[in-house]
Amino acid sequence: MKKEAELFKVLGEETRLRLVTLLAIRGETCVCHLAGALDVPDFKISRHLGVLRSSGLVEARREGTWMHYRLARPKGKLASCLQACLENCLASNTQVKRDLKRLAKAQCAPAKRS
Amino acid sequence: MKKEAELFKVLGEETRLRLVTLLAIRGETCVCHLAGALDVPDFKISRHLGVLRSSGLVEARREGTWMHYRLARPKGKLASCLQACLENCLASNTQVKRDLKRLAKAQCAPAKRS
DNA sequence: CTATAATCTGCGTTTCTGCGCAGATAGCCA
DNA sequence: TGGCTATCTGCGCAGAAACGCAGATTATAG
Repeated sequence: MKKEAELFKVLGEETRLRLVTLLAIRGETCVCHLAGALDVPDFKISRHLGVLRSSGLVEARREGTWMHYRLARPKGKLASCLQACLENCLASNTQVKRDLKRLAKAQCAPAKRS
Repeated sequence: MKKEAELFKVLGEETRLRLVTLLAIRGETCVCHLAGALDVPDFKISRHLGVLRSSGLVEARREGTWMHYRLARPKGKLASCLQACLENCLASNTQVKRDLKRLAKAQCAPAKRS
């Protein structure tokens, strides 16, 4: 049960929830685009992606300097159930729609630490 | 998005996850039976039920000295999706099965503080 | 009113988590 | 090699959350 609770806990943080939702909807995306979309400093995004990654929810692929993150193929019934939840229930969320909009017009090098 | 994350966070604690899962499967149950089923001191159960309650996930009904808790009718798409997840994915969990077994033979006044 | 049972709560303590900053890495190109 | 960009990480701090205990509540029964 510990592992299952861990899954929920990882999703129980707003920034992370926004991240996975975006990845669920838009698919593979690089860190700086995500930082731009969420309007959150890149190091913070990176930390949270690290957490998501070590929970097995997302995977990463390196391409030169860029890191591309995507949802991992769900490991187990609960994980796939939850991924479905994200797509079905959160795609219409106001915040998510805003994030998606920003993501759409994202160029690289946004949201630098001033 | 804050409210949605809050839902996940509330479920992201093992004791609480076990509690809601039990309630999802067995329906309305009183605190002392839950304490017995989980083998966790009653005041701890009570605290977590309080958290679940103020998140809107469970409701309570008083009957004399006893408090009976049950899953609340889900408020919103995400909540009902998550409740479905619990029933579909966690019913077969080892820990949950153990809890159910203990719940089945529960008398009142178990797991007192020594 | 008293005693007892079931449940809840206040409090002090400890543990966990997220944050921001500054610096570290890693890859690319001249 | 040196410089630049994208990303990650170590550290210290501050707030949140869980815990255990003891005592408070609430209700029932005698």
